[in-house]
Amino acid sequence: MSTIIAKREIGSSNEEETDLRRGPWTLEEDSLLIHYIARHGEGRWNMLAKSAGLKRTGKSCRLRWLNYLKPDIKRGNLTPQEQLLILELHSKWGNRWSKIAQHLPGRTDNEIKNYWRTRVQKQARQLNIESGSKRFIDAVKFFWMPRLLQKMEQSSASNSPMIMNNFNNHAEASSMSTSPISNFSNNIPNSLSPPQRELFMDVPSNHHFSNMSSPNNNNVPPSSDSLQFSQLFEMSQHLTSASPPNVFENYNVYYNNNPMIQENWNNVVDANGNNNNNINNYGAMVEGLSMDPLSPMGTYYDIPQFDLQTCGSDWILDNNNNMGDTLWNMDSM
DNA sequence: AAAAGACTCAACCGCGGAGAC
DNA sequence: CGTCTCCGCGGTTGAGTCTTT
Repeated sequence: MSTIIAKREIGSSNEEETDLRRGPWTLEEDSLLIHYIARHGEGRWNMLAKSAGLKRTGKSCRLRWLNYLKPDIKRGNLTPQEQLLILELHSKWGNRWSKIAQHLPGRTDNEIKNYWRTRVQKQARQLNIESGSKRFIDAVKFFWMPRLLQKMEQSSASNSPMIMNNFNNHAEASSMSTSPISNFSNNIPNSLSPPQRELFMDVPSNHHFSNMSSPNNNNVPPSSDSLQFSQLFEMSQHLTSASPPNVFENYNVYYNNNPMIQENWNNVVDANGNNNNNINNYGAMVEGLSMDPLSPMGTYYDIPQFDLQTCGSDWILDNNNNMGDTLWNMDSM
């Protein structure tokens, strides 16, 4: 139920007291707004509000239209693809919600903002990670994003085994997949270690597909929800004949001296030196790859070491968490 | 079944930029 | 150049809904 309040029109030259409605919109108000915009178009919101006979501010009308009434608004939960895109774009642009929303057709900045606050930041709070901190960004990049890719894999090939649930099964699993994403996974050279494979999946925003006949072969990001993934697929096709060292033509990956980190990812050891195929120790220096859009290329990006143990399909145990072992619920993303 | 807590998301607020005057 | 007005953005709120106890 909307409340009617007496409100001064702040900043207006016409500063008479005006009855303005606030709160939820009624069907009648929605109808008025829709029909007025159908006849006269959107814009000039203050005038529109008066002309349409709405006792609302222009701002309120604009918000209602853009976030709810506009015909091309998408309804329903964000798909894993959309979530992944949000994570990726947020890593580049931060809280530029409207800019991010431009790349998710049918999704509003408000919806994306709400998703970020209710899902992503909630996870960060539960993990006692400061949102926006380096650790937080690392978590997004190295756990949530791969997990979303896994979900996409599952949804696109429901009968295909999880590709990224267990890195040791990576090659076997991907060989059974048939989707474009799966093909993409197939084409990542098997010689790459699991973290390298994940890094390979991360194409920087300024990556130029100069050798490909991609329609997106320019600096302007495509504005469809297939953004990046079609490019990634094309990139994978392009690289099928590339020898492994060329795969990271834009990145140089250096593994640190941690004796726990071994080249053979099928035989990694845990923090106690025991063989445990369920534990992955990550640690690398990646040249030219940064989550910070302001940091210059060529700087070193220090990927922290994580000591992780998979605990079922949607949970990961972080043994390195300072606050004690923490379960990361990947499914709540 | 009811109360409490958690969660979602539509809507509001304040601010800053742009343009008109 | 200063002021006014509108617009759009990001941050925040709170009512309604869902889940847990």
